[in-house]
Amino acid sequence: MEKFIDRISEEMRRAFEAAGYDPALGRVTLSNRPDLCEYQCNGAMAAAKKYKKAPFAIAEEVAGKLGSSEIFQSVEAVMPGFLNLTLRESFVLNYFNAMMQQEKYGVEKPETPQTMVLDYGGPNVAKPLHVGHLRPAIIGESIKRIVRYAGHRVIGDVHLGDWGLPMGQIITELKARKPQLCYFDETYEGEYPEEAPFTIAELEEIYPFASGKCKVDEEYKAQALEATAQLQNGLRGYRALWKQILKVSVNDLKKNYENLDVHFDLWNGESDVDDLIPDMVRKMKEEGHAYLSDGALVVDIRKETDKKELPPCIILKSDGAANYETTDLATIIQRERDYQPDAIVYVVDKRQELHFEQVFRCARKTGIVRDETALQFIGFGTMNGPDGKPFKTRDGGVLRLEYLLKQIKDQMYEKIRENKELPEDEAENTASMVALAAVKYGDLSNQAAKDYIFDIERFTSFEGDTGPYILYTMVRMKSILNKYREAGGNPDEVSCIEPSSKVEKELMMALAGFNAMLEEASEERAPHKVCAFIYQVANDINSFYHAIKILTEEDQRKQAGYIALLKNALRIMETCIELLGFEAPERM
RNA sequence: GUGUCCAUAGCUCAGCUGGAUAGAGCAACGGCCUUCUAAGCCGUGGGUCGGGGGUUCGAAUCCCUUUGGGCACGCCA
Repeated sequence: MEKFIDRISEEMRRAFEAAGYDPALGRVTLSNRPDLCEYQCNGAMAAAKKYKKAPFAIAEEVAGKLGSSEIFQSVEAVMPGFLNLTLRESFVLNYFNAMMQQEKYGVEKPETPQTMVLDYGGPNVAKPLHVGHLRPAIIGESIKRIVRYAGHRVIGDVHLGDWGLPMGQIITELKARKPQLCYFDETYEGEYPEEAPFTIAELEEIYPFASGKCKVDEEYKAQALEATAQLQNGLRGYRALWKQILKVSVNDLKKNYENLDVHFDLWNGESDVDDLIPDMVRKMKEEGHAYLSDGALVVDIRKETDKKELPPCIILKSDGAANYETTDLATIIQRERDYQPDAIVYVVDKRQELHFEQVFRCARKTGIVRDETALQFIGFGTMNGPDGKPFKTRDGGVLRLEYLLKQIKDQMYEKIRENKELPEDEAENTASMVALAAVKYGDLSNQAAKDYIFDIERFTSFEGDTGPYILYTMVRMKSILNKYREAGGNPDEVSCIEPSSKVEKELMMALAGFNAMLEEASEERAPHKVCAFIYQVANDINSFYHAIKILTEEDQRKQAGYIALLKNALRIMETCIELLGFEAPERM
């Protein structure tokens, strides 16, 4: 359905045309002087030069063509040449009703739906999720939901770090600790046990231990490298053991992502593309792209237009092993093969931008990606603590994600208990929901690319522009709707009426911007636009809430209209928070 | 050093792709709970948009320059 602002602009364009000017000048925008008008058009000032006429005169002429408009209640030409616009209530109501009848509230199916592979998450096997994994999970998940809502196919891939030296290190350490395991018996020919020989807790202890030991013990490191090579060469016992590491680890990761309400379609990892590498490398050599430089096999990716000399993309290290670039390139091959996507989008720490620039260029140059496949890097900033430095625990370590979330949830729980008498399990559940909203909204309301300050105090105080504020607004709406039902009313059977107050009209106009907002958020991959929208709506609802007492309204028709507006606003809000990746409780 | 991103109220951030008096939230101050949840609402104070040039009728926004910061810069991911 046509966007609200476009329909208004359309009317204005006709007026410009009727007055003899370029219709393109009729673009209407939201007023930046809400005290003067609701919408504005600045086209007359842009026209002044072109038509060598005073802007005010042009504005007056155009205004004159709109005297009997069904859209504008008033069109006022104002010095130096603004057109100040106020809409007819009937127009606002009609648009709003039409929009609410549509399945996606006015969001249209795209003419050509695209397929997008979204690479986010990027956790490592055998390591717990820590605060550093929070941003990609939250941002990626929200982008996935937004772009999907806009009508595209999105395939979310967690892209595990499950290959390479860390795996060798774990195997080496396991061998040292439990040499009797059948995985280390080279003469063993039977089936390997189904049960893993370690728990996730052990695994999480073993990996940092082994990794630390490698740094100080040369011989140990040699063993780990050897084990890595044997694993990659397919040694049966090691492969079986690695699968156990993967299984235990992925189960735990799934549980943790589940708690964040983050869901991946694919649990692929670096290991999945291992067998694509030899062919890829051979081809790159044959086609003359790859050559040896300082012992490493590289592809030159410089361009004439570069301001800076870019280092080549290293395909194989001088010891012949694959690295990060190699697996990322092979992963592109895999994705092209399996999905022929229109875009592959990476939600990754922005410090990796150069790496991805190299990979993208290399992929283009060597032809492993089709020309029509877009490769996009969405870099997010660092999550800093209140001191502006990277977020750390008091003793300087990395904070596990579970602990962070637990801490916030506990504070939410206290707050809920202060406010409200709720059964124990409901209080627990609500605390989780509000905590998640606090964290996600806190992150998403900032632009992803910027660093941001993660201040637990601020997030848990939840006043103002926060997730809990949004939820609180929704809870109050639900409460009214419930009371209306208890009194025998049915919110599903009432419909909106022409707004008779400023608060109603503003709320409706804000909601009418939903489809335009969503399209923009999807195209720009910008969840913070959804946050800005929903915050505006929440503000309008709260103003409405205070200005109008709905349940005590005696005029039945009016009351029904209020209820309908509230119900519809709630539907939009629920859609929005779903796009952000959280939910609202019934009470809080 | 080179490249790149950033700089907006005391603090944390917006700013719809060039428009009127630059907006929110915290913090400060003043009002509003016998009426739908005060995690709320209404109001006050607080800014030469880092500095300097330029383009334009018009710049926080575009260009140049300068200062201060973050980050990245060949075999770690």
